[in-house]
Amino acid sequence: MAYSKVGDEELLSKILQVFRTYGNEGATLSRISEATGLEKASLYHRFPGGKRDMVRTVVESVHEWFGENVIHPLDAKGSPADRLHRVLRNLREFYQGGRNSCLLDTLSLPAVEGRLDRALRESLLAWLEGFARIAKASGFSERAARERAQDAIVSIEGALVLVRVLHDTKPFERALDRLAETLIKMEK
Amino acid sequence: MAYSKVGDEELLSKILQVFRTYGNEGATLSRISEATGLEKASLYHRFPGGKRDMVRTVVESVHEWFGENVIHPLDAKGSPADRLHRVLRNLREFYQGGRNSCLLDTLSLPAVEGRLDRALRESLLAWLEGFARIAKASGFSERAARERAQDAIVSIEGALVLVRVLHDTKPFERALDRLAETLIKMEK
DNA sequence: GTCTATAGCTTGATAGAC
DNA sequence: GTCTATCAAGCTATAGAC
Repeated sequence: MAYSKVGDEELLSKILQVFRTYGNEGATLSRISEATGLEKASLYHRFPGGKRDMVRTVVESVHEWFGENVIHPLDAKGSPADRLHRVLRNLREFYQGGRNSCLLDTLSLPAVEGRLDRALRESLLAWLEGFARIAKASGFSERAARERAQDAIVSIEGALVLVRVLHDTKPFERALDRLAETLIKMEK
Repeated sequence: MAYSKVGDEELLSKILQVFRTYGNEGATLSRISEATGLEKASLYHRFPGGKRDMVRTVVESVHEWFGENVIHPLDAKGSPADRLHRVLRNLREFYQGGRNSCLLDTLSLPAVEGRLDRALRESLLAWLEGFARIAKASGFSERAARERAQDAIVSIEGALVLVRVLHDTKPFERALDRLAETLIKMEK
């Protein structure tokens, strides 16, 4: 194989793409090697802990991305509706209009060895809390806001499954289009 | 290993359980052998086509189960609300209150070799059409009925993902509790 | 910091005894 | 119709050259 170099950020992004596409078991080192252009031994130099190290780093990096591009903007300045719309743009990009699966889905099957469980759960809880805060800020009660946050994420995760099975991104577009209705209290 | 026999139905049900729990890549012959009590060679006697044969049979059998316990009851006698409630009971049992994942989710990652794709898509389309028919029967327009059918299945699939990550079946219970609202047009 | 080469294990699959 | 024993291929992981 030709000698190749790749920056940390680009490397991680390509590995993420393999995990979100194939899931944990399907993300073999061969596929990761092919996607990144690095031989297996080079991957072990970058991630001394091997595959567990890679998946752990990927989950952490997505958690950080969500913090910066979803959770934090939800609490920024502007009307709740404006803040949510900025976040919807980021989510659409992150999931590539529905063509990318969610790690919460593809990495949550129990075959996974390391205690990835806890990290996924914490990421999801942070997302639920972020959505609940903006729903509450728009006028919903504490309880209603929590329910609507759950409904919102359920609709995203479910839509991603339908997109994968149907090979049609419309369910994801529809889910995002309806999120404002779910999370922002409207005037009557 | 001790000599063991197992009926066709029980065998298939145990194999289904492995696939829905671990997904296609995670459902190894070792796990299937352990779950069924049959050695690998015996599994090949029952399923000459090997793992592909097993997963194909599992998907077909679930498709049939859905026909009998979901699609058909939706078109039976009684008010739309009554018909839907019978189906909700069956879905709750099938997904074990949310503890079981859905094959549409766990088998739809692209790592799968055989053309399982088409079968999953057809199953999902039949489900969508069934839900759309009962929504229409309860008074929704053709277009609204199709949208609501999609929302209903999205909420089930999404809730199953949340249950798996949170280790808490409440999202699934909530999703089922809200299905009647989604699919049955209420008096105002 | 990348590569080639390979070790050791698990996978899906098969041969043949009972 | 089940079992034990085994195979080749693919897996994660490592040694060592450059």
